[in-house]
Amino acid sequence: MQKVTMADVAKLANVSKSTVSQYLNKRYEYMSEETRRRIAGAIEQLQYRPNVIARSLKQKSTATIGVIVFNILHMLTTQVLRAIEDMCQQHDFHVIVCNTDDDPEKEKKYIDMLWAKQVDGFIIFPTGKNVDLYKRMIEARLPVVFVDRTVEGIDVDAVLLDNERAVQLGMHYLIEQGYKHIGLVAPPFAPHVIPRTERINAFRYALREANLPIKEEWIITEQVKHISGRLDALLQRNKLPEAIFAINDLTLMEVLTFVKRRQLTIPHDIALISIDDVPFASIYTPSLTTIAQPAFEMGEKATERLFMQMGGEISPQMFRLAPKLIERDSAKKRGDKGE
Amino acid sequence: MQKVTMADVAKLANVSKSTVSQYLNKRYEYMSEETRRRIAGAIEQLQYRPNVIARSLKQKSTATIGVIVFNILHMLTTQVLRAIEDMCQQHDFHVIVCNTDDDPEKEKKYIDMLWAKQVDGFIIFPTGKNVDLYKRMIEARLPVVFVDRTVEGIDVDAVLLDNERAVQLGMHYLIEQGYKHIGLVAPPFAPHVIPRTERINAFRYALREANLPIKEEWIITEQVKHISGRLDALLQRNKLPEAIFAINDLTLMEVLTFVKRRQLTIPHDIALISIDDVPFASIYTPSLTTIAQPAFEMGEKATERLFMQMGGEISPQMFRLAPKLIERDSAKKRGDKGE
DNA sequence: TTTACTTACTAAATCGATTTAGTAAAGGAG
DNA sequence: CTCCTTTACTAAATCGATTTAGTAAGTAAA
Repeated sequence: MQKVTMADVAKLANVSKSTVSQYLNKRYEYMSEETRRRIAGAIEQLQYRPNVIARSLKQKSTATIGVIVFNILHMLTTQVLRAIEDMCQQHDFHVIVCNTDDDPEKEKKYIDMLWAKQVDGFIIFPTGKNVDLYKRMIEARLPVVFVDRTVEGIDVDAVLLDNERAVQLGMHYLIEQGYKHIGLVAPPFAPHVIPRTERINAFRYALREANLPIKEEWIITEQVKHISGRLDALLQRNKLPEAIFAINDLTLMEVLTFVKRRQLTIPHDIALISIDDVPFASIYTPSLTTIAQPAFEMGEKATERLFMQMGGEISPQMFRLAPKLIERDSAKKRGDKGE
Repeated sequence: MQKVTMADVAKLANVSKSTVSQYLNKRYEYMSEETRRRIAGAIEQLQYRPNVIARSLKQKSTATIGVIVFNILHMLTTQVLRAIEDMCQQHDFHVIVCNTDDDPEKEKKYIDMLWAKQVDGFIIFPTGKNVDLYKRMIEARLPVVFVDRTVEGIDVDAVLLDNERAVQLGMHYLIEQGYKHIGLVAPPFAPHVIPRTERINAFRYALREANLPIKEEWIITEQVKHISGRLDALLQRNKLPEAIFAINDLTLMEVLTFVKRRQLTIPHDIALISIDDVPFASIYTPSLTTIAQPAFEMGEKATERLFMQMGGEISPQMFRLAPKLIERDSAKKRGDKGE
């Protein structure tokens, strides 16, 4: 495979390894023009490529960060990842990506492996279940940033959506449009899944605040594959709410599946608003009103914090990034025809 | 940061570093039960984590592969990546992901950096413009697999969609459904972009084969942002084709934008079929008939070949994976109402 | 002429593992 | 009791860089 080492270059250029190393690290200060040229020539001639692993060993830095996500297939994840990669590219850093499928065992294994691999930092969408491990990372002063979720009792940088605000934005809009009977669809409640918990709580709060009824049968927190069935049941009993708030793209898809199967009309039969600005929102009929997560900014913020941590001790902070309501036609006022 | 080394473990366990190393590598053969326990205890007590970088230096393998893609935001890329990551996970390998934005400069930089970083192999969606570099990689016997595109004159493993077959599948279907006036939308023609070229050529071939007219104004190869404008122009002159073949998801989106803006009905006013099974295909109205790329299999095949290369010399091969037509309602026979 | 400083290098230690060659002790055969 | 094996280890070299301490030669000042 690769055989040319610094020693070979040194020999050919008739200098010591040290000098070659100085050259590579651009410490030209006390180096003659002549020597510099000879080394450059030797490198060119031998097609020498420094072995970064060897350097890493000595310098204790790998210019690599580990990013641990649930599932790269989720749009939010992909976008955050893209932002991270862009920023790393500017710093000549590399990104190792790991999928946990929200499985704490896999998460643990990945953290251990990346740690052993001496990555310079971690950006993690945490499962939330490896509390001891997270603590050990912090104690070891590893640079760590959490994204999307935080974990109670872990003092670490975290970049999250302002979920309360997101729900508020959507609910205020729906209420403003005149909807009073509003339901929610979400995956099953799980206390450690922060965004879910916060969104569901904020939903209840918004209804209470507006003095609207909280009907438990309209709060569907169910495995995604069962959601459209639950909606079917409501429809059969003629008990559909006027509007539905879908807390993410997956649940939105289920609602749309239901709507299509039952040949309902949005927003006439049922109005719809959701968190996550799906790529087809504007070409769907009717176009979908959504609450967009600032995915790129989340990635940028997380990376920025990580680099700050790598640059020196800073005290952990939690960042709540602002969602944005994108008004389209799926939740226009009752009686309106839409655009 | 991390300070515990093998020497510390050795000292605490009262054995030599060599013995600790044997233990870590599970070469227990001539090791007493007692020693084993002492080492295990010391490791536990010191919370020792082996430094993989040091091991890599000696063993000349990093258990890491580099994946270089145009843009992780593309669905195909994401899916291929997911498959790669899954397979690597099984082998305890890691994946470094790099975005080139289809820029040869960035590609070159990334390949150089990853090479220096001693990754054990590369999976590349090649820009196609760094021919010399690709050649040097092959000469250096680096394991390399190309995905999505190949490059003329480079003898390397490549995993591609069977583009001819994909177009044929779609075109036969359209023709079977009774469409005779068929147009195509694609990004601008570029000879090194294999899938594009092959699809456009196959489209012309399919028309010729069926004795249908090839009208150049219906073959729209245009920057994505200009596509819907071109369609507008055709509509104004009342010259729209009966059916449109969109060669990928991006162009499909443009057609859908146009259709929505002009309030046309699919498939009545215009039938539609596309390569790439977009996630909203089945919930769109009408549901969209698509030709799905076997993205996961592509990722799996690429990784499989990469591991084969890493296992020993094999001769390069090109793999053409089969697309799959998913019939829905956007291109049902003229006169039919759809489901 | 001596001392001091600058310039242009180099030798050797170091990073933290793996690995090879070797050794000491114990057990068994003759 | 010697010789050979087997067992259970260890010392030292190695991977390919970086880095520190040091040196030799040349120049300048006193």
